[in-house]
Amino acid sequence: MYEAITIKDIAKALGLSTSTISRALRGSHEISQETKRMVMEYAERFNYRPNPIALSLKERRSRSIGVVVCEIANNFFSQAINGIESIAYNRGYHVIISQSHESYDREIVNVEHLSSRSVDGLLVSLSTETDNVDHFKKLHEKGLPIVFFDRVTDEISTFKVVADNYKGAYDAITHLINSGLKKIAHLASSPHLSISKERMDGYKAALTDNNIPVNDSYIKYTKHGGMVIEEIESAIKGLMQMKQRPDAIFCAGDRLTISCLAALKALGIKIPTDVAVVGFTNSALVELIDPSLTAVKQPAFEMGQIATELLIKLIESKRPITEFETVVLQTELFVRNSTRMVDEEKKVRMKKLVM
Amino acid sequence: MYEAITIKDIAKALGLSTSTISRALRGSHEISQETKRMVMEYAERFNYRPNPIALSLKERRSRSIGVVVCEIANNFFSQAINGIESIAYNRGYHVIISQSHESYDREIVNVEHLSSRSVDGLLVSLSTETDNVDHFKKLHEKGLPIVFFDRVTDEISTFKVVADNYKGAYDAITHLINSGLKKIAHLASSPHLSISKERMDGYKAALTDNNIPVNDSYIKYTKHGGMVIEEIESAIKGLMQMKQRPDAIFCAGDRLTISCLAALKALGIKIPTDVAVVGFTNSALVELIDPSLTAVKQPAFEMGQIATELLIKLIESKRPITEFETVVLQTELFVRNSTRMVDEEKKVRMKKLVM
DNA sequence: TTTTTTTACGCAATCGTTGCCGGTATCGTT
DNA sequence: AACGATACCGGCAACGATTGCGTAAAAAAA
Repeated sequence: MYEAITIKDIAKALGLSTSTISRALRGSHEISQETKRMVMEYAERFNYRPNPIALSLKERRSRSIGVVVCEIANNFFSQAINGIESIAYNRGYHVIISQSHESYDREIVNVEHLSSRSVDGLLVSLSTETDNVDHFKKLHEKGLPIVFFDRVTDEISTFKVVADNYKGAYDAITHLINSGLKKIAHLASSPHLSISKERMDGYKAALTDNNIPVNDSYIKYTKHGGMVIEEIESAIKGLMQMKQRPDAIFCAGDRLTISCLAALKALGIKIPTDVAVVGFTNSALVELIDPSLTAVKQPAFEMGQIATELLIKLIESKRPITEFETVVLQTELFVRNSTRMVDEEKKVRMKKLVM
Repeated sequence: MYEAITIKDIAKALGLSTSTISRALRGSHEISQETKRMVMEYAERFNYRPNPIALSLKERRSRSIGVVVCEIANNFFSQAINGIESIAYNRGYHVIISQSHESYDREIVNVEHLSSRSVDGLLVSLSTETDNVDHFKKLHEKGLPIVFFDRVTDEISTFKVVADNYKGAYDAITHLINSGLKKIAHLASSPHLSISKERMDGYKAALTDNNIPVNDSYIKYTKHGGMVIEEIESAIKGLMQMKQRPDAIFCAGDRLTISCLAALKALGIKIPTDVAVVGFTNSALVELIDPSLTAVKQPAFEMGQIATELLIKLIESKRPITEFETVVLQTELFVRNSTRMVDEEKKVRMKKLVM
């Protein structure tokens, strides 16, 4: 099979001891220039690479960090992962990615898996289903460094990196209101998710600040965060069959947004004529959809970078860190056609009727 | 820091030797029922987990496989990775993903990185830039199991899993021709990529079989596979400024397709009125774009699964395998509005002119 | 009772690497 | 000549788990 050259092989070939080789390779001053040269040359020639497994065993660290996200097929997370990698690789860490697919059980299995693989730390964004973080608590109490990003929890005191979900939602809703819309529905993810709460608060605050009463029947929570298309379909159907049918929908997630658009299309509901849509998404494709989608975009790449920097800080810190900060990054609202020119649309329709 | 319980701790606590613990845990018949029970209970109570690093060192295998793809933010690859994971995790393997971002240099670095991390095998889809596979050859000759999928190479004799790119392209072009289109351009990835060749062959064959001469100026190669938007823009601009402007574009890749649509939109070119578009993509979003996109879809998930099964077969095989097969999976053409009703469109336009 | 077999466990080596301790030779100093 | 300092290198143990071999005691067979 695949056999790499070891320090022992070099020692045997050169008639030296393994310790000498080890020290020579690390440039120790205890080894003569001549010997060092010999060893280096030999190592170079036979392409010696220290065995990371042996090193891990010795140093009790694996130089790898585990990432737990719901899905990589989600632009927000794939961008975040790119940010994570950009930092990790520069600092000599490997990244092991695992997907929960929004399932609590799979999240537990993955975390178990990663921690038994002795990762040096964990970068976590909770799954939609997760409303109990005991599996992380246990590891955290044992001393495993963990940094949460995006979907965080109050119950564990550590570094966290999040977007300003409140403001992101507030801005989106304010934009809808300024476009003349008042009956604004909210398609939310599961209620125990941090991002859901924050976006919900932003949604409600924007309405209240504009003297629009919050209508609870306009609020639809989904348990699976858009993974189960039927769930979205029934939510949308429910909204669209109301007597006081909403004139706008605010979708609080990447997959949720896409599923919502698909459901609306399947129902033959026109955007923004029948209903305006604004979503939370990082997909570049939303510019191309029909109509182009107004969306709140999160700084996913930066979020991944910062979270990784904080995690490595935790990992490499000599003394235990007890002061933790939560970094909050700003979102950006991109206004496009799914909410634009609602009035113009109406005017056009009026004209047609008149003609 | 994070300290797990070891076999030695159990031995000390129970007044036994480590060998006895090891054997008891593995249910050896050499250990008395009574002792086994004791050990098992203790291990259970203190949540003992064998240290995978130590096992790796001893067994000279890491139970992890490396994946080298260009990008996870690409539906084809994220789906393939889901397939890879579904098999790997069941068979007790970890998956380490690395992205080349279509860069030859990063591919080399990643492969080096992975192989030094002693992965047991590699699942590879070449980057667009890669026209030299020496880095894989070296590892392959050393005995590292490698399976290629999607973007493969002739130069290394091993298992490969690919889609029937020839037929996928042939079907797509035939569909365009049947829709009354004849001036069909082809936006291809870099020419040394296996998928480019095969799709090109399918494209040409379909034209030839329908007595349409191949027009080389309708063929645009791109070096970066859609990663550099300017490249696509200039290609599209070039095509659209031709005297004999093409009436259809066939895009040979996921990112290529998206970039092409973006470029067309930026140029204000209407689909399918001005030009029809058919792409190779696995994105579910293409149903929602304006207009919905006719696309060739590859069985990405299955491809990942099969490639992983073959790789594990290679890894776990006692004697070296010398007979290699290349598994070819079928693609599927989804006809949507970006190519549909081209004739109807024209009729509608005619009517308008008449009115 | 003696011999053989079986049961049940410990010892030590191994995987690749490094840290600690120790040793030898060579040189300079007094 | 005797001593200390320095340069240079080897041996051993350790990280955690497995395994072949050895062996004591108990059980079975003679």
